[in-house]
Amino acid sequence: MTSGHYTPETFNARNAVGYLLRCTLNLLQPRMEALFTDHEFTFVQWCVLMQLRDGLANRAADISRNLNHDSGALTRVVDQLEGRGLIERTRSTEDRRMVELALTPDGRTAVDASIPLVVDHVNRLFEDFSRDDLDMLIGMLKRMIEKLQDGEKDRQP
Amino acid sequence: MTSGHYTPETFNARNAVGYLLRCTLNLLQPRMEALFTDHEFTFVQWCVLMQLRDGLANRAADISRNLNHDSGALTRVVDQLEGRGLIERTRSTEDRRMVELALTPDGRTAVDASIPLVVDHVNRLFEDFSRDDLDMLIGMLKRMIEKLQDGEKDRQP
DNA sequence: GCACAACAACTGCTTAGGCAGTTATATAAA
DNA sequence: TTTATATAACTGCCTAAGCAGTTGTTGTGC
Repeated sequence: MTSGHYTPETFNARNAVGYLLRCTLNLLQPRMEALFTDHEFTFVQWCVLMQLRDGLANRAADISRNLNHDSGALTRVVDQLEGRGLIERTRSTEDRRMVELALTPDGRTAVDASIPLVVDHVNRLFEDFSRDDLDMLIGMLKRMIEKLQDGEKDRQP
Repeated sequence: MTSGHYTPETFNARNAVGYLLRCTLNLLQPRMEALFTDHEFTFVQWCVLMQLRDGLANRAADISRNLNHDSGALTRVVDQLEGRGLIERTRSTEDRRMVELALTPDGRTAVDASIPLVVDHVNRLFEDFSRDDLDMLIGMLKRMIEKLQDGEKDRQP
């Protein structure tokens, strides 16, 4: 038993990070999606488009790992985006298991158009935060993700 | 257009808070649920039990507001927990619209038993964080929740 | 060269979540 | 008192997510 910040006596729903993360995302997600009404993106669809836009991934397997999203579910998200002409699949010639994903011009236009709306919304959300606070929040989320992903490896050796 | 921390030029998937929150929760949630294997709680079920345990709410409407979880879905979560004998419903005599929820002794035992496991897991997750970092993270999540809930009111006047 | 595990993408099935209602009760206004 | 409005809990319906596979492809050890 590691000694640490929480103890069984002091731990409660008010200061539980997982609980607070859930509350935050449950509030934030529908408000994000409300920004995309013109394009009718779900939050997950938007995340996929953003990954392709910013070069974080170009294959479904990488996207599902980055988002920690079920790979079966992601196939269907890609189906939808492809069906709407926003991304395109290309079977890789080097490794025929892989399908390379890319934004179409329409997809690029759509996701680019979402950026100012998102930026404005997030800026209003963080208007009471200092620049340092926001950087620290982003940094801590990244550290948590890294730590959790490291732990994930131990579970499937 | 408010000026703020993000600009359309610098905004990308690597520093998008919503995206990072989603990743974190998608990693954290299944690992939490793995801790509850003995009791077979989902994360949402556990959140409901915690709210009752710590006195944050004793009615379905309050719980769904606190968690920002759909009230219809919550009815079914309560059904499950009641069916397993972990909580009980009592129709309020003061206001007969309301159903008061309470942990049964079994429910209390089950949720209490989860606490040391959760505390240990969260402490390991935050072992590289200083006490100040963790407090700041919790504080910032609470500020985000408050801000988002305030904005929610404006949308349904 | 051949069996084998590892992997990417995908499919079918089951469950949970989100949305639009319905019913019953309470409060406020006319 | 009657009407209108708000709220709590709940229900039915539909879509998305999570899980356990299947198929096809690559690389490794024998």
